[in-house]
Amino acid sequence: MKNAKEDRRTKRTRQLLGDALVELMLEKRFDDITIQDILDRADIGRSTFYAHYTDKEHLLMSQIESLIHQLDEYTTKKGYPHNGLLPSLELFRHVQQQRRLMQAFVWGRGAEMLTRNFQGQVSKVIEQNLLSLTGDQVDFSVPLPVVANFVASTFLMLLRWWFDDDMRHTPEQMDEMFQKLVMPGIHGLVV
Amino acid sequence: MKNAKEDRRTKRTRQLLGDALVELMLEKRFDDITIQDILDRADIGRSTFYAHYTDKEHLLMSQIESLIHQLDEYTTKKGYPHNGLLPSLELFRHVQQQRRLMQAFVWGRGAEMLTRNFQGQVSKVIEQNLLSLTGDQVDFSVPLPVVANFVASTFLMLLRWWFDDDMRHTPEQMDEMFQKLVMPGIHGLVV
DNA sequence: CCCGTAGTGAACATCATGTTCGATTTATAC
DNA sequence: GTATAAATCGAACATGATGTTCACTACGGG
Repeated sequence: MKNAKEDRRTKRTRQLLGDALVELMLEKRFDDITIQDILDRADIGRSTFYAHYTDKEHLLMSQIESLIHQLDEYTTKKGYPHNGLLPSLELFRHVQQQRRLMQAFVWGRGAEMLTRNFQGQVSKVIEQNLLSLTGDQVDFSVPLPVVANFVASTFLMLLRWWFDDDMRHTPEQMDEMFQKLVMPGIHGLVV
Repeated sequence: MKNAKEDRRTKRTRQLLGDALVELMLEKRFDDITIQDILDRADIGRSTFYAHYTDKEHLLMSQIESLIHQLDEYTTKKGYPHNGLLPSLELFRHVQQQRRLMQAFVWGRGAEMLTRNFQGQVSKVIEQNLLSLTGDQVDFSVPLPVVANFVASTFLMLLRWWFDDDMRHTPEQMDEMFQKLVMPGIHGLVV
């Protein structure tokens, strides 16, 4: 049921280019990566690159989209929010599995795109869950979008710290931190 | 008592270049700004730029340092932390005054440098204040650096949202949000 | 097996970067 | 004020990345 019947070759090319970019992003900053670097690493011709993507940024964006898509699928496949706001434990676990892939995106330019995209996704979930959580007794002196951003930004902060600390902690421990930091503030808003 | 007696001309040049960069950053993304853009805007010769800075990045970093320095001075001059963790209200007020300048740095490449630098500064204050706050009864299942990052990242998140919302709220309201979101989580860690 | 689509690589124009240097302006010290 | 040292100017240049084009080749789907 795919409307886009992809040639085996194009799929392969995109895969190679994407992988090459991710690998390079683990070695140096996105802005220091040249298109030629990607070409060499992927062993793909120059003109082929431009047949698929307009930009370095375009390639990056496509990678992030597929990442978000993965996270989306992973979390909606499973049951759902354990604590009612965000399936954080599931997410921490999935991130651990996809360590290398994720690590390329928590800092630098990728982080910005990821942040915006991720916060957007999370916001919807949170805003709904928060409202249906305990009736309508919510303290609106803190606007809902702020609450959503609060949850998302704390989660991303924890991811960054986790990576920088060489992932010495377990997903369960990370989730515990997340709960302890975020939930009290949230519950304080609900009467 | 300045060991660096600066020539009037160099000061002027640096000022012009810095101002030009900030202005441009309010118009477009840092990465899309070309050195020639800065030169034209500042009306400064090409070779002069390279006599002062090695890079676009170098110039950016110097701007951020001076920004941090400003914040530092501003907050240490005043009394000090109103809530014991961060002089947040003072900071929100100062940010409001320096709106244009700050706005150039909360997103994009500037944000990354600002985040690292800012979180570093904040961390020290917080780690000390938290320990001396109520003796030593602290829940260390959430490491202190994480707590520090939690406070800093929430603060920066609020700044971003504030700007994106066209600064419709007062510094007092922003501080209220900050307190309501952050403090419960912090207090939960202290027995 | 054949056709069409995708990938190749070399050549090219363009643009930003960073360097150099002699000429010129300007701050500061005397 | 004038001399001296330092800063700015601006044009020219080498370099390297970007993005486009095109004739040729290779491969996948039917």
